[in-house]
Amino acid sequence: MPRYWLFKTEPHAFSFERLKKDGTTPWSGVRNFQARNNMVEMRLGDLGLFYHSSIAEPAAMGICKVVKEAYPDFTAFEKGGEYYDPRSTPGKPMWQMVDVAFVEEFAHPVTLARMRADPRLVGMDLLKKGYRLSVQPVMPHEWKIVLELSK
DNA sequence: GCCAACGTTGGC
DNA sequence: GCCAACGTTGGC
Repeated sequence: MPRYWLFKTEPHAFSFERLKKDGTTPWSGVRNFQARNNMVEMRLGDLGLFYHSSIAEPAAMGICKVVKEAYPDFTAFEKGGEYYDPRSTPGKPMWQMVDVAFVEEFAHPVTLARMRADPRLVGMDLLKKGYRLSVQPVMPHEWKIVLELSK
């Protein structure tokens, strides 16, 4: 049984269209411990909702899957880079990432408003006030409902 | 652009 | 180890 996750991104930084085009990408740049820990828990074949945030209509755009389990986030080693963190070294990496691959684009993106409007999704992390994690777990029943809303 | 919420940092 | 200050996130 795969587990389910949600990957949040600002589309101008990295969009679902880009994943569709590239096929796969390292989910680099996560600098939050809880989000990192979630990635460490991921296993090959786990599935994720790909979510666009910080835009007029935030929405889950489609599905991706984990194709490489957690390994050190090399962007933390890149001096001068946007994601450089001197506390993380190749010998003792602090930050991890997984690789995700494009699986499916939703016929209808499931907007944040649409999810909020569905009473069955009331406990979903994404909808909780102040919950900002960029990598979140998604419960199987929530996954099923979001897919249903995307049809 | 505002601002609530929350994680992180650092002084003590 | 507490907690105030600070920075970031992200919906609106």
